[in-house]
Amino acid sequence: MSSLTHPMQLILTLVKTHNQALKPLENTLSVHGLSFTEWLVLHRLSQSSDHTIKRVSLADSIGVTASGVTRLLLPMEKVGWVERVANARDARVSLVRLTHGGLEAYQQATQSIEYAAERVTNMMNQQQVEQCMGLLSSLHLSAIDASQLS
Amino acid sequence: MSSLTHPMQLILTLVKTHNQALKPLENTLSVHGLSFTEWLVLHRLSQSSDHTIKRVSLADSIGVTASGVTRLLLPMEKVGWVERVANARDARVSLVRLTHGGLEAYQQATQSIEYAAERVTNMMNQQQVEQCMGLLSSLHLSAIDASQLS
DNA sequence: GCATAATACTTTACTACTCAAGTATTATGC
DNA sequence: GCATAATACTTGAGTAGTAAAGTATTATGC
Repeated sequence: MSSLTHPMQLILTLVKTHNQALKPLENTLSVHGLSFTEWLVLHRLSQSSDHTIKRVSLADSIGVTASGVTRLLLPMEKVGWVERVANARDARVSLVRLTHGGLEAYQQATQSIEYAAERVTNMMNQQQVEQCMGLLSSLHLSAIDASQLS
Repeated sequence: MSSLTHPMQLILTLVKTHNQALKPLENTLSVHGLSFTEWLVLHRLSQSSDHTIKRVSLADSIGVTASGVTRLLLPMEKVGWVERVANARDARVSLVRLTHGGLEAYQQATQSIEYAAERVTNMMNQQQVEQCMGLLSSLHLSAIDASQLS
């Protein structure tokens, strides 16, 4: 019926699962006035030393472009979750720092999203969750590898 | 360091893998003048009886809204890959049919995307691919379940 | 030290959607 | 059979990004 190769079937499953799994998490975050990408920003900042990071590094680690970060941070600065910090050594770079308010928003949103993530994985036991993570990681590495060839 | 729950770590891995894995496939398809979503349309049509399907069913099966389908099909009709077919019994519905040209485009693009998918999974053996698919499917089912609660 | 290149952004124009409202048609209850 | 609701779309307005070009600053080769 399908007649697609197994790797291609895996991709289709990956895409469908991604879309389905993300929806409830985004709904949960929207209560906190946060998009998933914004939560990623707060998460990344929360684990940086000094809660501060270069904008390009942030872009890289959350998987958006530099211009994406510019647009993403604008409203977050206005709300006061993050602030702009200049770099004395290099006037080109401007750092982003998580504010106290931003950390609090992150901690509250994280409680909600983790609970939602638990509901979304309710049919899996912990071993399956870890196994799935491992398999996805090796797929992830292959993908990086493959994209460098083309 | 991360201090996130395992389910949440799985979600992060899922998102990252999804984005990384899709890029090479989209690059491959772009050679054929096709986006990934458009390939999904052709794929879905190719496995429908008579190569024909209702627009809402199509929307559902590829994971976009009805209005998304309208916008998606417009250029595909112009290029001649699909055509609009009226339904005699119900004037509300308009069906989409894969044309001969559309089928040819699909078959060629599928050869490329399947090859790309193989490269993207080159670090996994067939057993791992199938296992990963199975785990993602159970995650998928949980997600549907969870979204119905909220 | 000075031209050229590279880096770190920002801005402009675009794409690919979404949601909500609008239109047309068919189904349902009484 | 006629009002009300439901269904199947389409359209208008908005969102979340991208890619390419622009600006400012720093690094590199000679």
